[in-house]
Amino acid sequence: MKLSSKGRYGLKAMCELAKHYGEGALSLPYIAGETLLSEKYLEQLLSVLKKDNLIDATRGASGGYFLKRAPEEISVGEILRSLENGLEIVDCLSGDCKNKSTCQTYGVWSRLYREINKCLDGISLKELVEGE
Amino acid sequence: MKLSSKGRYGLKAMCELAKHYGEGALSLPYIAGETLLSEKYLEQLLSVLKKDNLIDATRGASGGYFLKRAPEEISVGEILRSLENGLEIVDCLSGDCKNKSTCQTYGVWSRLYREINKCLDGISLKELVEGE
DNA sequence: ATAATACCTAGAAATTTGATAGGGATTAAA
DNA sequence: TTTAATCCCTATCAAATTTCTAGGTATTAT
Repeated sequence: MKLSSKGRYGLKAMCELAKHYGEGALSLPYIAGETLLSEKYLEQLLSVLKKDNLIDATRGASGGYFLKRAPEEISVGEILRSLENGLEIVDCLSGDCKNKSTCQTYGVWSRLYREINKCLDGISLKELVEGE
Repeated sequence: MKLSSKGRYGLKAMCELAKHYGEGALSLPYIAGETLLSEKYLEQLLSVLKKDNLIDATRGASGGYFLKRAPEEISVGEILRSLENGLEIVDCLSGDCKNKSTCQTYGVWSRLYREINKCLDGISLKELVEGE
């Protein structure tokens, strides 16, 4: 049960954006340089974050990406749910499992899912960049 | 961040063993039949669980698998850590990450790791088969 | 003896992940 | 008004991992 690099990389990028919150947009090459990630791969992650309304972008020369809300109002949970396409650790949590009532293990996944989200929703981007 | 089928299947098999705890050994074909899993694949999962001392087996005709401890003394956490080869959601939690001190995201993974384990260690096999 | 079983290892098949590539649209600035 | 820097979009490849299959060996109750 590993987090994919999408989640890890994307969160790093979000930290970078948070660090410069209020200073205008950061370009893709800049973010890639700071985080040491491939531009083209990172671009795809940023497009997901944008689709989910966590960041926004301006196009054209001197354009770039920026947070859509203040760092203290964005949780790590939101970011990871966006990048990982949900944090459901088993499929039956997303689709509605029709064996829910008889399944002996369903309760485990649902409890764990709740705990994971509670934990991650309790951490804001601001905490990360300010070192708690 | 999905649990692999090893975890899901293996936990189901453990439930089956728990349901018949004290009644002697269950054969692989029997367990596979009850859980609707491939015998050969399940066999590999059981061998992992055995290596980690959660179950034991007797060989030869009328042999089979059985829990090494009572269902109330085996936690879901133990089972999943065995099958998933640890529940570290990122690699830097297992190996020692040398950037630990400067990494902005390390704290997130370590908090989440603690929560996941706490949650799963708090659920026993007995709870599962007795429906809480 | 025999048949039912666990044990072991190799590898095929399928899926997912991580990354690359190239071109199009937009826009600030020279 | 041109240019260069940027975001945007989509297709595809390579590598890794996961899931599953196959075939044989060792053991033991009957």
